[in-house]
Amino acid sequence: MDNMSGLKRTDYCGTLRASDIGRRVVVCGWVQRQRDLGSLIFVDLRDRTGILQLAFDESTEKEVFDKAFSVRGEYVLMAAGTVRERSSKNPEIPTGDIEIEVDDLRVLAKSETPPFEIVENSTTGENTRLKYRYLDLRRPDLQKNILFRHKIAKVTRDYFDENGFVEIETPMLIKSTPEGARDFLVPSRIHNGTFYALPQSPQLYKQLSMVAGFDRYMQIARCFRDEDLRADRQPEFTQIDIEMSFVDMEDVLAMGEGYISRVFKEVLGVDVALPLPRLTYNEAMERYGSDKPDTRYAMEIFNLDDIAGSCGFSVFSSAVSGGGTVRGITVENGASVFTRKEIDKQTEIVKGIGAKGLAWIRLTPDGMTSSFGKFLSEEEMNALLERSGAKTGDVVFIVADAKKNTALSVLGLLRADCAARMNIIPKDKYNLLWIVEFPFFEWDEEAGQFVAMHHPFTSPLDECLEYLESDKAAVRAKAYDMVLNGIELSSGSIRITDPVLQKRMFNLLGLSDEVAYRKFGYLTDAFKYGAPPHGGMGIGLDRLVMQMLGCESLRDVIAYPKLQNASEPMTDCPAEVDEIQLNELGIGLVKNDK
RNA sequence: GGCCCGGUAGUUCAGUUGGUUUAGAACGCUAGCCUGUCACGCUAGAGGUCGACGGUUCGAGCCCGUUCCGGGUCGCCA
Repeated sequence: MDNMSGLKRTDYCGTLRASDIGRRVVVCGWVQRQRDLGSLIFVDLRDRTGILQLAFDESTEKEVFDKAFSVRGEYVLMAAGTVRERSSKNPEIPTGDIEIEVDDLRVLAKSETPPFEIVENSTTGENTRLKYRYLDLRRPDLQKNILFRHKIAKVTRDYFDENGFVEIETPMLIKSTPEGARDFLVPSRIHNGTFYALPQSPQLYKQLSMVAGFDRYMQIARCFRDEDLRADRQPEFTQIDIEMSFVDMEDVLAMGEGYISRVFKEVLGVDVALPLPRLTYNEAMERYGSDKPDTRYAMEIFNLDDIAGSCGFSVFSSAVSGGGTVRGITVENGASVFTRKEIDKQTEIVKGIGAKGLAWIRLTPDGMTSSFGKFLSEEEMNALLERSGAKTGDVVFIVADAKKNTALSVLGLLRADCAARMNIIPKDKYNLLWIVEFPFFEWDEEAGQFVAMHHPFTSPLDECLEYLESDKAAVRAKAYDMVLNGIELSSGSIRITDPVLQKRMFNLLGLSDEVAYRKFGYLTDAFKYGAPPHGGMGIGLDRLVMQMLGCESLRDVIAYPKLQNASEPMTDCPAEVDEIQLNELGIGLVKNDK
């Protein structure tokens, strides 16, 4: 093994060009590949900027040449030499016109053969990749993603700084508030038997910062939720968290829009047209069956209540008479994909997500077939087909359910599934929109009571104040989500700062004054001392990066993510701890024989 | 907790209705040859408890059961 003595890196590998010909340079990196042609050896040297060819030939000193011969993949090299023109160029790479005629080669570290090749577009399994994440991260696509993420973080700080925001770090060890998602708990040594929680978001601290007078706050904040993972959900994630004082909803939305358009312009060169389109929650549910609709394609949901309510098919008519609904979507050119067999499969999927069944119509050149046609008169069927807009080659799916929300959300999922199957989602589009007027309350089946859809500090719309008690289901909130291509990118609200209203909302949520005070007293206490009107939002940084890069999984934009089972194979975490540690914490483990 | 997909060489995969005694391919790896390669080429070679356990069978990578692991998803995610 060699050392670096006498040499200092002058250039990154990927930055050298024909204009550097004749320069003496020192470069460092990892061996991508060594090509031994006998009395001629090429070594591709890779660093985070790209790949550079080192050349060794008859003019190379024997000692250096022999060293180049012994070099293997992923060895760490330092090479000094002269930039020269290649006799045969490689137009595939930016440094393809040149190579380094090496006269001093140092092997700074050897490498075992890596468990997988360090190349773009790896198809290696997640477990192996994460076990050797430091190798996985050497791959050019992940390097690109992480550098891209850095750029977004930089633009984020620039933008909010320019707009007068102050970056404040809020604590990681906080009080558990068992609302919403499960908390990660951290036991206290000094106070045995008590626990800290890791923050699900800096929500309360940023509001307290408004009371403290910082006026505009931002933080690129780590958040934790102990829930099951998904492709777009990690237990530990990063949120661009902001809060503003003396603002109403329009001010926050404008700030959020300004931010997102700035990021897209500066990082991707994409112009986002402002203001962003808005949909109310109800509208989004009615048209797309989702509060985070992907509007890159149409396939909107249509309402069949008027036709189906009085028809002879009892599944339809009873759904409507029972206060439910009958809705459908038309899958253009779907008949070829959705054969009878595929429809049967789809029916099973739909049942799995809460529907009782799936009614369908197939329109093929040979004629129309359907699952329920015999129950309908010709006029009824014609009216239905007209409503659906279906033409030959299409498939219509209809869901009837006693609950409006079930029918709509099932169709929402079905719509997304069909769009993916039909391959009609444009990959290069970024459809951003706001969802506004969220319901304040949401009925919780299990608890048998209304709970806060956003959180209990969200302000209701002014016009709803008069019927807070009398018509909970109709109460809407000053809450808003930003949606990008069918994923929830951001969520925020205007907060309640009036102690009287806050108390009213706690009571409506079934929290007694006593319980509310025990849980959130520090916030309501603070509001007694002059709380400015304020509101804000949190923007999912990981999801933003993922969407901008077109990645399918958050794991591709987080340097050290967790597997689906919330573990991390590289460090083998979570792991058991020493008896001594547990004793200090006053914790005894109960055998769990699951 | 439910549902779906997967687990065969270091990696990615193929493997027919269960049937030839020796389970293949590509890449990677090792060695040799080679003066312009760049996914170098050519030659030779090493490398496998077919996730694990149990069962059916004359015979199991293939069928059945259990279980473990990975991915996706529903529940869950104020």
